[in-house]
Amino acid sequence: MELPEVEVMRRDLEKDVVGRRIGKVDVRPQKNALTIIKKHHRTRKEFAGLLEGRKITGIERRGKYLLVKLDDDSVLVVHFKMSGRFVRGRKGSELQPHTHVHIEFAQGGDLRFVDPRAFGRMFVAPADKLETMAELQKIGIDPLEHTFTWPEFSAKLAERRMKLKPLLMDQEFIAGLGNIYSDEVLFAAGLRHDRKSDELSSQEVRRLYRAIQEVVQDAIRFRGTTLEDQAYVDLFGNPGENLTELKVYGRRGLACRRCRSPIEMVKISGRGSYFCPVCQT
DNA sequence: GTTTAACCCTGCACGC
DNA sequence: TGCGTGCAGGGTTAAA
Repeated sequence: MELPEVEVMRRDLEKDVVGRRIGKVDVRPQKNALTIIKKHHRTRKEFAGLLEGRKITGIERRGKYLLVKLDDDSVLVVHFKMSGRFVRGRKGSELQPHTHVHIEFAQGGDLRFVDPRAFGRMFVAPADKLETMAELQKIGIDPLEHTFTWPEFSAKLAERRMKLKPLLMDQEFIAGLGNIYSDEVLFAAGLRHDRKSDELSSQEVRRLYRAIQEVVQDAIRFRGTTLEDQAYVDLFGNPGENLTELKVYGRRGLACRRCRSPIEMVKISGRGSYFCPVCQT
C-alpha cells in the first residue's frame, strides 16, 4: 500500500471509526500476529491493554504510516507494507484467514487487521514520543502537504546524486511513493528511472514536481490501485479503480499509451521498474 | 554518500 | 495431481 491507498483508508476510517470506543482487543494466537506487534511490545496482552477502553479521536497519515489517535494522547501507529489492511466487520461474523489483530468496538462492530504476508507493523506510543521514534523521525516531506513546494523540492534534488527511481522511493527524501507510483510519476514527467537527481534542468524538475502531485491526487480520486492479486481493497472490501489509469506499471510489452512503443521492464535493486523507452528520456 | 542484496512472508504461476 | 522453484513487494539492515 502506497500513499494514495493509505490516504483512502485514512479518509474511510475518519468517517467510520472516529468517536468509537474500543472494547476488547485480541491479538490472534498465530505466530505472525505477534510478529506484527513485537518490535515495540513484549506480549499480546501489553499491546491490547494500551488500546482497550480508549476512544478514537482522529486519524492522521505520515507518508505510508497511518496514525490512529486515542483519547489518552497515545497513538496506534500502523504500517500496511504490502499486504496489510483494515477490514470493518460485524460483531460475531467469522474472522477471515490472516486476521492478526481484532479490535472490537464497545457499541458493536469491529476493526480487523488482516495481513497474509505479515510484513505489516503496529504499535501504540504516546503522541509526544512519536517525533523521536526511529520509524517516524526519518519520514520525508509529504507530497500532499503545503510545505511540498517547488523551490524546496528543487533544492533537495540538487543536493543528492542518486538515480531518480530509488530516490523517489526513498521515504526520507519524499514520503509515500512506492514501486507503482514512482514508475507512474517518472512516466508522467517524461524522465527515465536512471537519470541523476542533480543533473536535471529546471524545466525537468518542474515536470517531476507536477507529476508527483498529479499522480498521487489522481490515484486518490480513483480510490487507489487494486492489482490482480487484490492485495489492496478499501475498508469495506471494495477495490480501487486506479488500475486502468496506470500508464506503465505492469505493462511490460504492451503499447505505450502515448506513443505505442512497447513498455520495457528492468530490475532495479530487485524491483520491477516499468518505463517507455521513447517517452522517457 | 551511493548501491546492492538479503531478509521478512504467503500466495500464486510456472515447469516438470 | 503434486511437487519444487521463483517471484511479488516496503522497509530495514548489512555490506560492498
